[in-house]
Amino acid sequence: MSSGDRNVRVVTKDFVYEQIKQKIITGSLQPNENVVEESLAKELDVSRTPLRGALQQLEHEELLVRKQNGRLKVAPISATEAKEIFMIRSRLEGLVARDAAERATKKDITYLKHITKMIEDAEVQGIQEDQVYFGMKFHTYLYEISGNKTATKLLNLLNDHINRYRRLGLINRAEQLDKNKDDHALILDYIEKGDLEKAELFAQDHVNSSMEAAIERIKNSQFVKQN
Amino acid sequence: MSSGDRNVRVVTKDFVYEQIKQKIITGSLQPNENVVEESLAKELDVSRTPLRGALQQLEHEELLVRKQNGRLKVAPISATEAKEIFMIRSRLEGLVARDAAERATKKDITYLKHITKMIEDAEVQGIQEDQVYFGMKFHTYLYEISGNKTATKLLNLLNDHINRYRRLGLINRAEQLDKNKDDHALILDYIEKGDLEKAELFAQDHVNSSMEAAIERIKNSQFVKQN
DNA sequence: CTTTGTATAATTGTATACAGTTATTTTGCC
DNA sequence: GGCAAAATAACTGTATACAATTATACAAAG
Repeated sequence: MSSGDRNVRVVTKDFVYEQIKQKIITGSLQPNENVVEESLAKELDVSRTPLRGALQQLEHEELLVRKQNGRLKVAPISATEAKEIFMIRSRLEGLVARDAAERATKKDITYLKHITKMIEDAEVQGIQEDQVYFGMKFHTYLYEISGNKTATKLLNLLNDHINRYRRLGLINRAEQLDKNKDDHALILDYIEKGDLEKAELFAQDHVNSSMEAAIERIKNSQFVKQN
Repeated sequence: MSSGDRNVRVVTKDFVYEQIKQKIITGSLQPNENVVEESLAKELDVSRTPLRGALQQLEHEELLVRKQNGRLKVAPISATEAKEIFMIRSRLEGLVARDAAERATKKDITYLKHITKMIEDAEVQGIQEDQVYFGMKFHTYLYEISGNKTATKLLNLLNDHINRYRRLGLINRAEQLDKNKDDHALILDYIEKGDLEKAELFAQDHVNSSMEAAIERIKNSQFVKQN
């Protein structure tokens, strides 16, 4: 593909990277499925060079793993790994909430209250789609006001993995939303008060609460070897 | 370089990756220094292809950063980033200590006690070299018994950055060792008792305690723009 | 002297050919 | 038919040539 095919300056590698990542997250490339450079290159209409760049990056993020023989496959699903990811995510969400509590302006608080209201409205009206959407928005806005770029980057990496589990049907919306009802309001309350410790603690618990049920589901999924 | 130059099966890319990483960490490649593919390729006697693989990986780890014009430079030093890294590391060290507390066997405890003793001995005899060595050993052994591969991987990435700050003289040994005297023994104590919460909490504090002084030093370093 | 445009050089991005390795199939033997 | 060895195919690793982009040097105009 000549790079001139797209008007803005986006290198082919990054373009291809996004496409493959989406394939993995959506399950179009399934866990453990083999990935062959030339086939993928042909499918995406690029040469092997930029493709390999994209694959290396995905390997580094562990959405792809390299086998002993040097060949790539889509990373397997495992309850153990999922739990690790959830636990780490909870700590990072906590840290970001702490930083947010330290830096949030009145405007930020107002906006967060708005989002919280949207979540509650969606809940009352039973529109899960919106509940999930605004729930995510709440978190990503915390990332933003925290100013913590390193944590944000790591969280985005972890969230890619979690989204894969979600898209594969291994994390239920009910599980995700069940206990969360008032969590956002509570976290926001401590952020507004500037109580760093409590903001961190409750943001951490918030993530943890949704975890256990999901882990069980993953253990019993078709993707995990049932001995 | 023909790959046959080394007997075992190690791909050139990984070999080159390690070399460049060390150059960055030791300061042989300084912060903000430009990195040119062809020059480095010639210097390391490889073609651009495996070199680019290594560079991409380092870029992903943010030891290298890409400028607007597509060229690479060694990542700058910043007190803000250093603080982020320390904060995140403290949470992950805490998490790993928690997992370790959950899984440690009697053998593990014995070995950890041995390391703790070594640290104390080195301290009494004033051999800082050994103090640092066994201090690291204590942590990496916790990683091991935690079994938490995801956290371990992230910690290793963070530690590369921290080691760069150290090697550049921006983190002092005194700062590192000052308050730590009894920390290891304390953490170990809670691990032995199987007190997950306290193990996590104190491992977290342990990292935090060494941070503030280092941040100040970095702020005033030659590498950071002094406005 | 500065500025602007143009030619040149330096550098990165991409495609492709070939070498080396691993997997698969075929062949020959018992 | 079953097995081992050899041949073949599939795939990844590396080198290199060329295209596209960006930086630099230089000259002419104001």
